[in-house]
Amino acid sequence: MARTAAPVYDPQAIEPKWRDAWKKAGLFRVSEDAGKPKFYNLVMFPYPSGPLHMGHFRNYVMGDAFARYKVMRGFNVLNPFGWDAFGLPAENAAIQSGIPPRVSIEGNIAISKHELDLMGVLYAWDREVTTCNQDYYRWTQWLFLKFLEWGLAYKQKAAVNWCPKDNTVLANEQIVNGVCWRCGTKPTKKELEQWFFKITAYAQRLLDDLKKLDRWPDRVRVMQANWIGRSEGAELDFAVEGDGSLRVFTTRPDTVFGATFMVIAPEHELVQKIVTPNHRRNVDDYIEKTKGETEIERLSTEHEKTGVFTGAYAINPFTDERIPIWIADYVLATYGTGAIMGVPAHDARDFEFARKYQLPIREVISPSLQPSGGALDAAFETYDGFLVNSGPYSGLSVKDGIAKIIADAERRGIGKRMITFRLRDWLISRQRYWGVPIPVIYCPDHGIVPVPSDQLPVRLPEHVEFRSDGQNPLLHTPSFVNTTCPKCGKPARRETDTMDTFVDSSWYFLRYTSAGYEQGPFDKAKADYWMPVDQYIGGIEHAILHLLYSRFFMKALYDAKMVSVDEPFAALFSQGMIQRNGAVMSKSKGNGVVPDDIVAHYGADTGRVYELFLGPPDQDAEWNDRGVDGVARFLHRVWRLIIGEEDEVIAGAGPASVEDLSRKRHETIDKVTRDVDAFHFNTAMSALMELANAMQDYLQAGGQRNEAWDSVCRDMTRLLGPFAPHLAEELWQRQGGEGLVVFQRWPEVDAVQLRRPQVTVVVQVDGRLRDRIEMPSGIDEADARARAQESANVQRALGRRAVRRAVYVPDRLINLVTE
RNA sequence: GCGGCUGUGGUGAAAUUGGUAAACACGCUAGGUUCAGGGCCUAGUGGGCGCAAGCCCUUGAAGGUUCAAGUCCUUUCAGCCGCACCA
Repeated sequence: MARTAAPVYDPQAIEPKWRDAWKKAGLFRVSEDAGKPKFYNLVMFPYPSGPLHMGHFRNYVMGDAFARYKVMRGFNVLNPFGWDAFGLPAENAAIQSGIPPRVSIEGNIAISKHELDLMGVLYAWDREVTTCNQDYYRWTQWLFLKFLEWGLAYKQKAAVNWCPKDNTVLANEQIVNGVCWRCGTKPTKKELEQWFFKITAYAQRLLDDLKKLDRWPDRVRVMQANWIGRSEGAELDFAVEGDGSLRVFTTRPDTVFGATFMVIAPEHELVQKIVTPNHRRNVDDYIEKTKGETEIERLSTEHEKTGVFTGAYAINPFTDERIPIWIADYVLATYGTGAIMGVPAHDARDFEFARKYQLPIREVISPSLQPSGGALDAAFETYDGFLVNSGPYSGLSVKDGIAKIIADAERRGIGKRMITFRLRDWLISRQRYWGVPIPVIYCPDHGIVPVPSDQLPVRLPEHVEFRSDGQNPLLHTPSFVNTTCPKCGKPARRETDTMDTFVDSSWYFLRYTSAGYEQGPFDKAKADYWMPVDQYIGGIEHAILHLLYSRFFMKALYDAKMVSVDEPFAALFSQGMIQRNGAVMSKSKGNGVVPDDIVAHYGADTGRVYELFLGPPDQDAEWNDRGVDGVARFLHRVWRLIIGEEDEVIAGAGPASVEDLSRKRHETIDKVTRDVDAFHFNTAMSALMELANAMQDYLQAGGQRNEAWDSVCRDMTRLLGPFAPHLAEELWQRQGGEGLVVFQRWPEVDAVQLRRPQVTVVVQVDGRLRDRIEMPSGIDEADARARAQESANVQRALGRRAVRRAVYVPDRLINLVTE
């Protein structure tokens, strides 16, 4: 159709022009004092590892579309971007190729910026943050010193996870499926002096406040709750025969009468004290053996439980029985007290252990008030039961037994109620070069001395020698290591460890609110205006790591009154990944689609709309090259509908109704608005396609390009604004619109035009569809029923049966029930 | 083992939150187009029966609640993800 002299849609010809126009107009250049409601829109900043592909862009396109939408909705939108630029990949590249990290990082940033620009993805570039720049990491160091001052940073010798390939320690959160999150190597254990952040001090609040995050995906909240891992129970003291006592943690103090042995971790400090001379050899051999095991071997559920008797005995404080103390590697030194009471009848692990070593199994919880008697063939672990064989406590329910035994232990001074968390403190030291230097100095006289904050930043030397053995080059850079003590001026040594890059990303969203601020990490007034982030968008892989650390930072800063809200991200959206040929799109797999190709073949807008259309944004989706063609056809059709001049009328296409078209327009506005608010971009794109189809039907039925038509075209153009922004601008200009589309008001739904004069009412007989009848909207039940019963189809279905009652859903459905 | 999510056409998926299952798009079939093309237009496209009007079946499986179930409940199967000897 549209055989006209009108120009064809040529994306490559129009797109660059509009990108310049947005920059010139200062899109996303914002300040705090605008008389509009604020909206902080944020996508997770990337590690600049190289060219971006369309898999990455799903995130950025959604963020850009949402930011543009919020601008059109009248918000003062902060939409910043930056680079998480410290970290191992750049350092490893330097070791291999000799290119200094800063050089490769800056090159990658330039490429990425070019690609973002090409796709029409625009940010508040005047607020750009790069974590490896001194004006940023200076404040990361400053915050470290604050944490030190607040008692939230400390140094301690600990058995830590060591990645032999990356030559550095790892936080617990960075062991994923038992291997290094970055390189997949099995970590080993090392005893090292390391810096920690005391995230455990916030365990309860980090757990409680998950409830406040009602606009976060449930799965992320559940993952964080599991990671924090709160257990309620008690600590109980068991006297050690001869001397001292052994403290255990248990969630089931009600089972204490069934404790027939004790188990302590091989690393437990009491082991050497209690072991008897004739068992020492066995115990030492066992400890030696478990040291050689990797963490994964030891923590595997399939790992058969082993242990040895220490020769020592404890006294069960409730039964006064003498019970043997064992060591076994299924008890972890780092959880609870590193010791347990073995209750084989009511704990599957203890049951397995007792069977193997022929330790007594005594039933103390029964489903009824009587012991079930006989030998148990598995541990009875539920909380649904009663205490038996438990002296004065027999007959109590589990719940009452727990309360009473804790109360008695507290009264006797041999125990107390206790809550334990699985969460461990955050290990932040890294024995690597390309990171923020930890700003402390070791003085022979004064020990650990923080670098005074007016001497920040501690500069990371940028000309260092990379070593093939993977050792931190800072160790071999005398100009960095050798310094003087800030307290006494005597020669001293600088800390050569750098910080985990997750420290950098734990506060970058605050820096955006006042990038370039020189009196502190951020300007409190500006942070107060912008925070919290109203919409955060990023990958699910950060469900625990980055999102937990950032929450911890925000709470620490809140307690120090540096910020006024204690949660950083009010709403979170975790987008799914894009796959192609059955694998996640990536450079290394060679299945990436690069934006340059998409832009050259189809234009940026087609790539953008396709990424929004291809599936539910929170689920993984398969990239389909043919699907892109479908979206390209849609955008070309929109162009022809709005710019074309002659229209082919199809005979028999029915009457053209401008009222129907206008109603479809308002239905579309309504649908797109609700969908975008809910992040249902895929169905929003479908709705726009439906409107285009309706516009085409109208013209083919002989509809005129009159005033009403033009109005629909203008609304269609504005609705396309956030998603296909270049096309929308061009169409807007060609329709004689003033200014830029992105600064137009988002179309409003007209409730009057939305109303249909006629509705299609579904008629059912006994719940089965029998007819569809056009009725005037608002028809009452009696009339609707009368009309339904006139239908020949309905009469045939009814036969001789009488209608006993009808269920009427106004304007939608009537069900005639015969029985 | 514990926790969470997902099962709908040949494919990606939709379904106003209990009210027309399969919108929108890909693919396919047929036709048209002064149609070079992967362009554009029209019609068709879950399965079965029927010349037709129409009828029956269909949302992993089996039950249940309801006038009405993809949606709620119970059981079950499959796949994915998180945690995993956490006492």
